[in-house]
Amino acid sequence: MTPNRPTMNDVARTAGVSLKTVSRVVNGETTVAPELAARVHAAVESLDYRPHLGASMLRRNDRRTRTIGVLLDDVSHPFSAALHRAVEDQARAGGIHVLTGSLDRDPVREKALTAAFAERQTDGLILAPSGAELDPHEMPVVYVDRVPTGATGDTVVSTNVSGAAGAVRHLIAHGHRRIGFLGGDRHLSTARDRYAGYQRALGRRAGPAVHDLHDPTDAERAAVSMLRTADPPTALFTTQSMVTIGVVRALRRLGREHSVALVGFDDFPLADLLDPPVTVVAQDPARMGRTAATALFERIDGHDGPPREIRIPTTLIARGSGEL
Amino acid sequence: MTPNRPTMNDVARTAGVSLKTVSRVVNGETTVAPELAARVHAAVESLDYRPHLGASMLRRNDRRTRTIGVLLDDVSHPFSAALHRAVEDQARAGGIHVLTGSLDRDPVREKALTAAFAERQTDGLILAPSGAELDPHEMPVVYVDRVPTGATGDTVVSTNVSGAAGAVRHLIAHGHRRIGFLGGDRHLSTARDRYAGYQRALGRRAGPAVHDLHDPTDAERAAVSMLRTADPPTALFTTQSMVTIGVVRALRRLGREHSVALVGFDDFPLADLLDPPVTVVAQDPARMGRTAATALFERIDGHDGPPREIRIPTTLIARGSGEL
DNA sequence: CTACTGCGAGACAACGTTGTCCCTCCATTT
DNA sequence: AAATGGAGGGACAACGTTGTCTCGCAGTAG
Repeated sequence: MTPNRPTMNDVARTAGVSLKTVSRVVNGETTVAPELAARVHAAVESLDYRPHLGASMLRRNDRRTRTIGVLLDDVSHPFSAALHRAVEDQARAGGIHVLTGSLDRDPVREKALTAAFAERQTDGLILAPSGAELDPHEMPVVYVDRVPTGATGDTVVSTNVSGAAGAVRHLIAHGHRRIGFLGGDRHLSTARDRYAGYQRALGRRAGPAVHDLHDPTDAERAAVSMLRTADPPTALFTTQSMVTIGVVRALRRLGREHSVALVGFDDFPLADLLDPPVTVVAQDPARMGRTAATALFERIDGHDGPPREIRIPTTLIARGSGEL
Repeated sequence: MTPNRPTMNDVARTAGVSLKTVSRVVNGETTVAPELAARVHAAVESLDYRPHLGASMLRRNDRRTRTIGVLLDDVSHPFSAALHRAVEDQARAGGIHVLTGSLDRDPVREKALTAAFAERQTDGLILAPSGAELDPHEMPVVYVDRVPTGATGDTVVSTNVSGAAGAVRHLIAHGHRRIGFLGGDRHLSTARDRYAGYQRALGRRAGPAVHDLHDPTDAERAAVSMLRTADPPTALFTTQSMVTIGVVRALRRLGREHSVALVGFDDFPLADLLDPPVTVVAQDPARMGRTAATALFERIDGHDGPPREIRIPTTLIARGSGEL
């Protein structure tokens, strides 16, 4: 049996003061005589005492765990990972720590993880909503990337409609008239919004569209069959990086990478090193994460205004694949 | 003022039973009469009661928070992100949740975050050690990616020496005799081990070496100047993906990507789509994460054997850049 | 010299939960 | 009919900490 971790009581005993005095010293109250405080500090050092955050938060008035939850699609996806990192950095500035979870767009997981975080008394939540009904957890929530259905709260999203429309107009400006669309899961507001932008830019001239693509493999297959139709598009617009990468592979496989134009929504690492370099509508996941964290901390600190919907602008980065 | 979250006492009152009976039902004890249990469940539903994990863990005998900490270099780096995700998946199987933090190889951060996690009573820690002295936190720790200095514990690492040696031998087999080395921070065991592998493969014929590179920009600069020396290497070996990417940029900039061979340690997304496709010694971060998590959970469950050093094999993936 | 003030420090309760103990029933046994 | 036993459920303490209250004591004023 290893000895248990020391408690305030142990510190009090070795310092020869009362438990409460230790509490005062540890919490930096100034009403303790310097000599006693020194004895307490010495005891803390010698025992390697660490306060028990769970116990203190049980009794404290503010009830803060100084921990938030971050629930994203997949922490190993570059977009989610960048957003996660930005949230972490923002949190660290305030001494807040982060519980994470990957949802894989699974509403069941979303429910389970929000419940688990609620049991752990996280002070708030940053959530990429999967499109399911959400139960209220009496906890501040900021939604990122997507707009939730049937719930309200601060929301931080990219300018999806205008960003997508801009991408498509860019292709139009380079002479394309028949522009194919390859998009993600229509349960998610991002996919719908980006499709709306595509449609807005093209009006009745909208080209062939494939929806509900997730991974590069699906996307590659879809792109190949789209390009093998009778009247194939001369340009493609993709709504997320995994789809874009699949399409790059498809074009490469067909030897059409220099004859079919491509603009993808969401930037990805090494896009500029491909041949041709891939033109994208870049999102700013770091800024989204910072913004969401800031909004969440305001809510945690009691800010009580109406729900805000914050749009983070996107940037068209012309690298070559969209200028064919 | 929003009403506070309901407690077991509230549930007990609305169900008309004692607090302890609620506790029994919530914890799935079977000694409660079905009729009472049903009343309790109904009350739990109607109040949307959630147990307070902090309070229960304070009193419970096992003292588990069912939360572990994961401290990596940078959760937005592909290697760390993949490892993180694998740990999360393994943890989810056991109903464990994950606190994360990025260390940026900063010993101060490492100390601060391990202390913060200790205060939060995490059941254990998975840590990519930054090379600093570690204080013991009376908590099971599994080290990943690198071997810690001055501490012992289960360690999960890639076969760094043999992997690096294999990469260099691969270049030798393709006729290269003058092979340059571009490596990372020598405070870290990975950089040292990969350099050792490089040296082992080359013996006295070791070529020019640059160390302590971090990001693609530094690496690009270093590669350019190495290739502009009087007797430039005909092949390069890089020890981590950020460096590899920088070197790819350098070769591209010099127009030497088809004349200078390159093998990189650690695979990265889209390496196969570059021109030429990049030959790498692939690590298996997912397996490392799973292995580390499994080892940690064994330790948490009381396994008490001597420290284990688990080596996860690497795989040479020949794609073109190393076969010039 | 007494009464008051204020500050330092301890005693005690409380946070929400679970471990332990004990009491009450009712069914069985003799 | 009385004793026995087991199962269900409640009372109480405890986990490690902080909020509140109170007490003692020194210093000051009257």
